[in-house]
Amino acid sequence: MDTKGKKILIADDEPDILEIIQYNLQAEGYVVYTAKDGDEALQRAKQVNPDLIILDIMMPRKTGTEVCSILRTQPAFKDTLIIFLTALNDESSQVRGFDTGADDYVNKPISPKLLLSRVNALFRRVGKKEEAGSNGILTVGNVVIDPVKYIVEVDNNEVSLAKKEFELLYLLASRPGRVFLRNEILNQVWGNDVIVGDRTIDVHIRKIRQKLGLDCITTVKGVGYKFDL
Amino acid sequence: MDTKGKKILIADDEPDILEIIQYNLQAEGYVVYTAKDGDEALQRAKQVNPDLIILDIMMPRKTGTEVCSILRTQPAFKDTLIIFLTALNDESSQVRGFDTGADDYVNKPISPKLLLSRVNALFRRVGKKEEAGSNGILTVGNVVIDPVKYIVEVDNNEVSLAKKEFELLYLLASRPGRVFLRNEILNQVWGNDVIVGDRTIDVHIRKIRQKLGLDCITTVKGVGYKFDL
DNA sequence: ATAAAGGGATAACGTTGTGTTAACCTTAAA
DNA sequence: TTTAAGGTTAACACAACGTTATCCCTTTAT
Repeated sequence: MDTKGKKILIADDEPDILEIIQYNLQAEGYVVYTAKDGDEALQRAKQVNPDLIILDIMMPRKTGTEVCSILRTQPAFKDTLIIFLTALNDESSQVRGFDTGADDYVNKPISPKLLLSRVNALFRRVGKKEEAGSNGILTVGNVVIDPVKYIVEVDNNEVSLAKKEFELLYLLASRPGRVFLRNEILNQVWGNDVIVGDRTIDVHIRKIRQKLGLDCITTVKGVGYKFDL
Repeated sequence: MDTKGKKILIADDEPDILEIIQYNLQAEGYVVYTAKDGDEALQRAKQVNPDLIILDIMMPRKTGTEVCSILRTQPAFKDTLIIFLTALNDESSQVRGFDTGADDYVNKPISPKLLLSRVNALFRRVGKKEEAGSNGILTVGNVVIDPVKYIVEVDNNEVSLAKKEFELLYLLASRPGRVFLRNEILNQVWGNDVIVGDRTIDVHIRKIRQKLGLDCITTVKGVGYKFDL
């Protein structure tokens, strides 16, 4: 299955639990966000619009049940998967959890492996929608370049590039490690017939380096540039 | 929710359990079929093509796990909901259950009420998926677009759009995040042959932004527009 | 038929940000 | 050290987009 890139928000007031779950979900390829209380969970949910939210129930500043109720009233989160993960294992709590609109209810303690199974099962059931097939998305390390959405992400932070900058970056990133000659770049990005000055490429390269905030483009003096981490 | 008429097949070798579960599911409006061993479960599944199958694992003449595996290899049952209901509550059994393709794994003993909650939760999750497919209603964040009623809702407030505005918005929202080139927009909304001025799209975009009162349409200079929250 | 209302396109002008260049500075190789 | 190649910066021109008012046309009610 293509679990890559699905966003999961975990809310729990115990840092240890947050860390353990986060580690295991990330190892599986999920992108994980955390919150340490109810209010923060709501806030982060609106920020990142996760595909799945794992909620503790006994949390400060709004219980998981309250968070779930609030989210379910909002159209944006009507279809968001929600799992309760809690020490409350009595029947009435569980039934109430499902009545609130949860998709699963898991008792603590639970092994990370088992939680993963349940998470995967949920995504398997729901997740036929956005299969990444032959779209032109490039993923190099922590950099994601999506030419369809015209978006560049670095460590899950969206970076806004101008047209030429984007095209230039996309060209370089399409073959990481390979050196592109200045002439190649001119032909591919500007076109065979367009004539621009010597410094034009440099300036664009600089802006990309600056905006991405990484040294991902290496200069090969006298030859050209290459994308490399 | 429309639980009525959904078909559930229960397979268990203990007649008492069959009876109790059957009673409770029927009380909720489900149509229930039963099987007392693995082979019978397979046979009845093919007969009635149930929406959900509840499988015991320790059964004569094929275990629940075997039944699940066999069903999942057949296209007809690829999307059939399957719940394991078993006394085997060790971790490895549960993980194996999910690996086999189950949608939930429930330990015996369980109260009928709680089982019902889980069954309902599963149908609720799957039901939405089928709903969304048939009619052309788009739901992106807190924006709901209904092409049948010709209505746009933002935070549950109805917004009235003109025809062209609506078609333009619907096109963009049909693939949130994706950038549509100006030419694509012209072809889709205006038609291949119609020729309109340069500023026409902009003006409609502006009206949409103004009426919706949100910044949900992003301009990608030199490229096009995209719907994004 | 006629008036009223609103949709849709366009022109004219305002605004923004991109792309490019020039001028100067830094670095690395011979 | 020398020097060629690239880095950096700011400034500018212009293309692309935003905004507004206006006109024409279709629709709807009287």
